[in-house]
Amino acid sequence: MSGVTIHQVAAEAGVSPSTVSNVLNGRSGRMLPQTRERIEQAIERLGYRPNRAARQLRTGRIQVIGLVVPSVANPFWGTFARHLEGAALAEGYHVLLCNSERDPQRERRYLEELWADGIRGVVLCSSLPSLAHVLPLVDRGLGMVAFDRTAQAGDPESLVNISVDNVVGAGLAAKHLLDLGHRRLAFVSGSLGSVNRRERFRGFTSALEAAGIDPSSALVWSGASEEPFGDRDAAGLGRDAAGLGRDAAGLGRAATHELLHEPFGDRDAAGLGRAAAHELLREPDPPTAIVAINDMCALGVCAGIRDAGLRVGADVSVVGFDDIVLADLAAPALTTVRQPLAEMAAAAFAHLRTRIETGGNEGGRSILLRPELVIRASTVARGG
Amino acid sequence: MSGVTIHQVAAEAGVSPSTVSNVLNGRSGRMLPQTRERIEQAIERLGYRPNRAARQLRTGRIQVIGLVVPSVANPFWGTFARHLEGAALAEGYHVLLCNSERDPQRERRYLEELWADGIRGVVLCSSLPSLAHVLPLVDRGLGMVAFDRTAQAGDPESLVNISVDNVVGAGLAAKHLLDLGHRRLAFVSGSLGSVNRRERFRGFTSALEAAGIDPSSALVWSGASEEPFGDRDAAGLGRDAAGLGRDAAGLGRAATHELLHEPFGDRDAAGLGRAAAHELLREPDPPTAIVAINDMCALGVCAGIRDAGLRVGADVSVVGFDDIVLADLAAPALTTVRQPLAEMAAAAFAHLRTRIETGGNEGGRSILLRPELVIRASTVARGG
DNA sequence: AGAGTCTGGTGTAACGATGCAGCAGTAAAA
DNA sequence: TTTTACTGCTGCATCGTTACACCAGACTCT
Repeated sequence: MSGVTIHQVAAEAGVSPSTVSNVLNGRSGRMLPQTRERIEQAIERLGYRPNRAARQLRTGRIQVIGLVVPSVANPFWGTFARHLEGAALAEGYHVLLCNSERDPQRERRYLEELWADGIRGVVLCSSLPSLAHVLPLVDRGLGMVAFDRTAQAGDPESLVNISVDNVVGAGLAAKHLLDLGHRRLAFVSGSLGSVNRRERFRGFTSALEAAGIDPSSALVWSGASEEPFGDRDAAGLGRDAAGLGRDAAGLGRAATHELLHEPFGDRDAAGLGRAAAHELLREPDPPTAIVAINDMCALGVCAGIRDAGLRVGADVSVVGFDDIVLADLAAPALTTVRQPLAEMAAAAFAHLRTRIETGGNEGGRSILLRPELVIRASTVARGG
Repeated sequence: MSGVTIHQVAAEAGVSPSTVSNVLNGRSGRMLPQTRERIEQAIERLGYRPNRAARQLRTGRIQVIGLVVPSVANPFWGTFARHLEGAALAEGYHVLLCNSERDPQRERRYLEELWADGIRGVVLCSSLPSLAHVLPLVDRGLGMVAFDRTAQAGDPESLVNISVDNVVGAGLAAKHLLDLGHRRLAFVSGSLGSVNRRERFRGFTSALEAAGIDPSSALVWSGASEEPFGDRDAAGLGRDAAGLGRDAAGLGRAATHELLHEPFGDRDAAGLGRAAAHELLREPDPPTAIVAINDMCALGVCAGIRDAGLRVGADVSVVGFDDIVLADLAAPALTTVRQPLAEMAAAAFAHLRTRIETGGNEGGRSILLRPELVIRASTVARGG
């Protein structure tokens, strides 16, 4: 505790705690300006800060939002988290970070934890097509913004979706390659289980069609022989995570072990990309250009191309998606589709905040931002 | 609120709330096993979860630790955050993430926020040599683990430092290059203002000396014509961040703007590395091998080498530090010094936890872990 | 038998902030 | 003069959990 309470402020200002509370909560129209003045000075003098726990206990509200990302080990999510934090902090909100590894089980557990902690707004980034696992929470009143995902049938009424236009973005990427003269294209992704990935795939195929190429002739590598949305870590967030005390620590510790040795979903993106390149380049008629689902994957693809003794760009062109910092640092620098992360983060927070503060349920929306193609050295004209 | 309270559990089990509380807090030795059993079943049946706000208000304790990193946009910190979260979550703790950009002003503000929120344990990752800006908080009782930093004169008594042995690590890197026949080495860093950087530099020079090379003949690029630890964002974390209500939102919004447009400190690492390479390779007697302060910087150096029309490895060898995921994906794959992040995160959390829970102040310590050289393709024998 | 001790609990007053109901005092309306 | 209305402020119960103080009953010791 910083020690000083609302009572001390009240005493210092010569009013009752209620009046101080009124000032703190913007109800200052009901008092003389000079009273308000006195109170504000007392707050200043004593360095008073309201106790959040007490506030939350009383009101049920809390100035914290949750952020559930696949894994902050992926720089794309790290950067997004950074932006969201900036937006939130400026309004006095904190951000509680959760890594879901795109596992619906884990996701649901996290959200229940957050709900139990009194958190009423969450940015969800897993892009899963079905939000069924999360519906009960939303029904109870959890404010939710889905990031990197567009509206789907069966979505909760109140859901706000914020995403780049993935169809356009992937279309931009594919068209760029076609314009460079490439005709034998490949699309590389992890499992196509998430909405954004499906959309990107659709953008890719549409661009091919528009250019008069049969999309079914394109190479598609979606790697997943194993099911990535399985039931692993069913016991995760072990019992102690419920805050029930130390007795369950044994269980909890087991969960740690699992957690730390998991594949870190999006880390694998790079590994998958690499494996994809290996396989694709062994094809009888290998692709001359590859569209990757995201930059991490693209960097993996680049590594795989080099493993095969070929040159990225000169021999095989590669386009990524996201424009993470490292895209510009890769060799060759990666052509990619940029997402306007800062704007998206600001929009996500703004929506969540009004949702939380008004409590209003003004209905779901989808916000679609324009992606931008950033052309660098990993794409080269066919035969150029 | 999940709705169900300790009173309902008590009623269900036919005991008083006090007894339920005793179970929850591990004081179950004082009751009949069957009583405990009944209570646990009631908890289970009702799906009861203790209300954290109430708990915190009553005890002053809270199951949240703070994590202050330079920027989670840097994958190294993202990965660390991921590991720390895993360790914390398994014991029922949450992690509140803060990006300091290595700015002491901002750091202090964050810590004060966290303190005011009742958080009593923090992992600090800025590696600043002086912790003076943070001392008042530690004196008030904030538990602190400094990550990626070793003990310094003037440190608070209770501080626990957890770090890889930077001297050894950088020595490993330099020795590796010397063993490959390189004699003209360069050391590239941002400002050498942080402890770990100074230590890495010392390891570098020691290795040179050991090989009979005058360290002062080595090229050192520490880039900083401008002072990176300045006073920017002096108004940051604006007044509203204190939770004083909506009235100060104007100020807060101004702060956002600054925040979102800042250089993202460690993102610059790559930019600095690139600039460094440009400059160094224009020297009359350019280096044949470069040790970079970390992997992001090293990747920038690699980009700079290519910009100059040279080949990484064949023409100029590069060693990084950290072993981030992308080190293995770079072209060529980056030789680097690996930090055992998972162990370090686990150790950091374990210390913080005992500190918080025992309240004990068992004196500071430094924990030094062994780094490991990972040899990849970015280092090649001189003239090989 | 009376004092002391142990066992297995319970009662209650906080922790700090909130917000409704209410209350003086004054002013205008009836 | 009473009624009604309004202004500016205060009292108090309350949120859910905790931990100290205490208590009845049974048992032990001298």
